[in-house]
Amino acid sequence: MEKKVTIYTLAEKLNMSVSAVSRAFTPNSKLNAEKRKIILEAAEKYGYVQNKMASRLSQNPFHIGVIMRGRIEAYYHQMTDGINAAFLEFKDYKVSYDLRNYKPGEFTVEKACKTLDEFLEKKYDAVIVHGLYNQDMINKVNQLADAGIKVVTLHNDMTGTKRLFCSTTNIAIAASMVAQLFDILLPKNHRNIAVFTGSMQSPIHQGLVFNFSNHASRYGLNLIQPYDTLDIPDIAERLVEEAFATNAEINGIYISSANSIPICRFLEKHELGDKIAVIASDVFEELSEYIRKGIVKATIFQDPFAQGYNAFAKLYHYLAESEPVQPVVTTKPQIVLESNLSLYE
Amino acid sequence: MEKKVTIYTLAEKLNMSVSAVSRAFTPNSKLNAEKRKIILEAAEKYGYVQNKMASRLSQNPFHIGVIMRGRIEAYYHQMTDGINAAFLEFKDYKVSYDLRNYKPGEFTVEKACKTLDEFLEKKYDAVIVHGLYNQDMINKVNQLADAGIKVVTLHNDMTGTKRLFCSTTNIAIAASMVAQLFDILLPKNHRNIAVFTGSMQSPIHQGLVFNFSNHASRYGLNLIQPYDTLDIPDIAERLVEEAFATNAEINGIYISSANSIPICRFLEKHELGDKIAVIASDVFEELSEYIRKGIVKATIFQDPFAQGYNAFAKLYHYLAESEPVQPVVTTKPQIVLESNLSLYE
DNA sequence: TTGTATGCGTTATCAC
DNA sequence: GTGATAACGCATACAA
Repeated sequence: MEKKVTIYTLAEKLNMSVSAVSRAFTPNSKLNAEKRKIILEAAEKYGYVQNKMASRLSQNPFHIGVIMRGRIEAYYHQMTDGINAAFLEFKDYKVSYDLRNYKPGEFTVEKACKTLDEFLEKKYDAVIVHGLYNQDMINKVNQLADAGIKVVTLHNDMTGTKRLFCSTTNIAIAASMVAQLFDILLPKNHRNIAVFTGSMQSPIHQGLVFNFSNHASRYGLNLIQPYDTLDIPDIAERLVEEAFATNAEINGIYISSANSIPICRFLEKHELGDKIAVIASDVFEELSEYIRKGIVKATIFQDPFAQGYNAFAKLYHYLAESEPVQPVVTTKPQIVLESNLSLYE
Repeated sequence: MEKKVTIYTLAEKLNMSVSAVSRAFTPNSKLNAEKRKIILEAAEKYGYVQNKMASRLSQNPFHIGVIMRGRIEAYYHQMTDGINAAFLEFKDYKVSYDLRNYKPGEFTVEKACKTLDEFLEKKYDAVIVHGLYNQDMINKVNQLADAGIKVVTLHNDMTGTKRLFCSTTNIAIAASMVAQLFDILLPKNHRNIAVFTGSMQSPIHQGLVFNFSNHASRYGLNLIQPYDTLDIPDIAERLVEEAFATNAEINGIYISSANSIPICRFLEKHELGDKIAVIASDVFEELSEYIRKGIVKATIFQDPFAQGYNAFAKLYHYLAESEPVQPVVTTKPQIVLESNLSLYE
């Protein structure tokens, strides 16, 4: 049972003080360069590695602000659950977080700005931002970033901001999976696909639709213009009627957001379940029914829980341990059929 | 910024010693029952929660022994990687582990017994066991369990042992997914499926084959007797030839183990790729080629990395924080097609 | 810049 | 059973 190598061990071996050794591992602390070099070499030699836990214990706490703009309930709740799960895992490590949740309808740009100003004033160390992507918000976010606050974007990235990283899903692969699934599900000569998206304002949906149309040609899928449901159920209901009124033949439907229920309802009502292959997005209670009924053949699970979890967890590790982060952290999109549905509920 | 509630806060409020408060949260420590009750109530009242990090820092270290019997390289390496990843995450928490790896061919029951005896003698706190499932091993494992050593089985459970829990994949769902995939891939009138399994000695493969045949009938799939490759490539090569020599028509092949390469090679050689739908198991380099060539239509990823990770991580939390564990911890089997293959490599 | 002393929140140890 | 005190491994305010 070899004795553990600590800063005391090194200090003794080198005839230096423990604080000198400690400082050697803190990049910005004042320490003679020569001395640091000697310590770092000795650390290598004796196999010393910093104990993150003990380190954290003696450091100052930090605070994370979270601002969420909810659109589809089923989706953003899972993200906040993920954030909370990560928090619970790190709560003993001197982290706290402050969640501000704007439910669908409650949101205004002014309110969001005010909240971010509050985070700024309270000198939070970092902020997680979800569902904001207009220019005013981008400016405000940059203001925080300039003040030294680390910003993480969740689900939708904010292009053009100085955010630290974005926690999202892999939309390129998700779109490619959908295309391949249609290839498997549909016969060669019946491949007209209608696409229903969430809000085309959202980079995620833009990307999903764009990538899907790219892959579609590879499999000989004909795309009907994308219908933008704006993530509002009523609009989806209206659009699906319009789609069937306008198009002579639809063989497949791809719904890139969680706003799929009105569409499923329409198909059930008109008994189109057998004739049309539907591929939806995400997993939630109401959708499960339609998967079990066979109206939805598959859905792409984008793991919103893990997206939330990753945002908080990677951020923590960055703050606490200066661990480098990829600019974009993604979850694996997963294919959910009736057979494996139970694992996702 | 409310001051943090610690054992000192409670001790002060209650006019007791910090030791008393600390002991109140350790079930087996000696403390007046009445006193404990008062402390627990006060903890509730003032919102005190134990700080796991500080707790761990002042506790004694513990040791975990790991014994791995390798069969298919691609598979068990990912499991040991997962174990190691978990270790790296907890290494600062006074855990150490001792890995004994038996490569394919190196393994004997005697050697394994000797290793386990060594673990016993060294009084390790827990042991993770993989790939052992004969009676001698079961007895030995029970011997450790009786000595108070917690045993975790990895991938294959050891039925009839007093193990703490088993970290594995969800074979019932995996089998059901395979059946549904064949349903999607094969026309109604061409559904003869040949099954190639790893070793039927292994509970995993027994379960996979059993569950698959259950679901098969639901989709009108005709099963040809399972071929047991014993996880040996040469045998797989021989059996696939035999299968095609014996059976008039084979439309699909399900390979329940990672021993799939000889079968793919046979199909490629005889240009059967277009005619036969192959569903394989796991993801590894050689298989990827056949997925890209279209010879393998799908593979079921059982996340051996996560299985290893879970074994170590859940065990850690059980040991360090007495966190309860499910008797069987499973990973989600995932469908891998060509379109999402890159995420699994 | 450097070293000393103290704190972080808890448990182990050892007297009582 | 109980309480004081020394760890645990590190960072840092403060003094030098």
